[in-house]
Amino acid sequence: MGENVNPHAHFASICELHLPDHLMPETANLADLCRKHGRRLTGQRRIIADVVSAAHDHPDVIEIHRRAAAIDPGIALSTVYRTLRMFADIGLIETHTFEGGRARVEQATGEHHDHLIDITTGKVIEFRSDAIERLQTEIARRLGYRLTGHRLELYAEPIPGRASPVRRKAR
Amino acid sequence: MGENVNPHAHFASICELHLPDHLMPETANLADLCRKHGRRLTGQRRIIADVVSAAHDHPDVIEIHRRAAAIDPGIALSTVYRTLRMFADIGLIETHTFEGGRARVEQATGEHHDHLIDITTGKVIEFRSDAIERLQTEIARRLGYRLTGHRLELYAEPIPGRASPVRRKAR
DNA sequence: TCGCTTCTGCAAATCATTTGCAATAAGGAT
DNA sequence: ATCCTTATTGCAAATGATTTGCAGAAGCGA
Ligand SMILES: [Mn+2]
Ligand SMILES: [Mn+2]
Ligand SMILES: [Zn+2]
Ligand SMILES: [Zn+2]
Repeated sequence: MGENVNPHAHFASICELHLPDHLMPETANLADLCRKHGRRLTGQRRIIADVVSAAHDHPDVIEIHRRAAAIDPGIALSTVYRTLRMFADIGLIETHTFEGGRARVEQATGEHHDHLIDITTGKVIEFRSDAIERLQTEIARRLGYRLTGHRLELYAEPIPGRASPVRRKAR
Repeated sequence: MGENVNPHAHFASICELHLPDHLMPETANLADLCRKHGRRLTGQRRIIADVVSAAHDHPDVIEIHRRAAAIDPGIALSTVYRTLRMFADIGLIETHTFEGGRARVEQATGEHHDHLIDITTGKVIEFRSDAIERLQTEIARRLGYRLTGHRLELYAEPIPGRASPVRRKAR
């Protein structure tokens, strides 16, 4: 981890994390990718793309609309929905439906990870455990299946005493 | 499969399964439990309870309504919703929201387990892996949290050649 | 059986998300 | 820079799942 000024620094740095710094901020302009996929780069799409790229807190659709509207008050919620769905369709973003509520979004990084949701604050913490990933594939196999996807969400509360959960920096 | 008449036979028998037969069919009358919780045992509740107890396929609310209506055509969908929510509130059943679609229900057994969803048929297969359970607790701990709950769903397709997935019987 | 509540059926209300449509704006071609 | 075709947008209405208000119906302890 080091002098991690990386916007993805919140990505759980323990738990067998395998995201080399130079690979992490897959900041490949969402807007450009959008164009690259033959879609028109409209003003609202550019804004929504920027909002999503800048977000590192898994905002939900309403929140994204709020942030986008702060830049262009004219943007319609339906446009946000349509744009996000389009981004998801071409694989630029991922959407999650944690317990209850609206779908939450994050820019796709290519690197798979799962989430831990702090039930006291709603904060989402990312992590990756190859051990668990392997285990899931193995379980499916034993059941006679080939794993094609999965959903793993941990709901937890901070351990008191433990100064703000692990977000330890440098070393 | 085989002389396995146990309604829970579909519960993955491999994967470190820890559900001794004599403990499995937690067939403690849902209806009775309902009464025990101070609620009135109405005709429709009795029927819904029976439908849920008899189901071993994680039916969704509409399906439960369909089965209940087959017994008493007068049962309203809203009653099914209200009753299921009530059952869930007092811990008699568990509801899951697998990818897309309505909530699916199952009678609570006290024994925790996770699910593998056959993406080709929608069939739900139950399993339990203590290794994964442990790993989840450990990951949360390392992140500074105490695990209070989790959601683990495996989406997979049958491995061709492998005669109908593992549902192998006795020994 | 009586009476007090708790329930139920029905319709309307919510909530999140999608969609029809006319007006508007990309962006490749003049 | 101007056209022109066609994708995209804003708005309102539509969906789909689940909840809720309400008046009448039904539990159940006395
Ligand atoms: Mn994430
Ligand atoms: Mn189950
Ligand atoms: Zn994972
Ligand atoms: Zn589990």
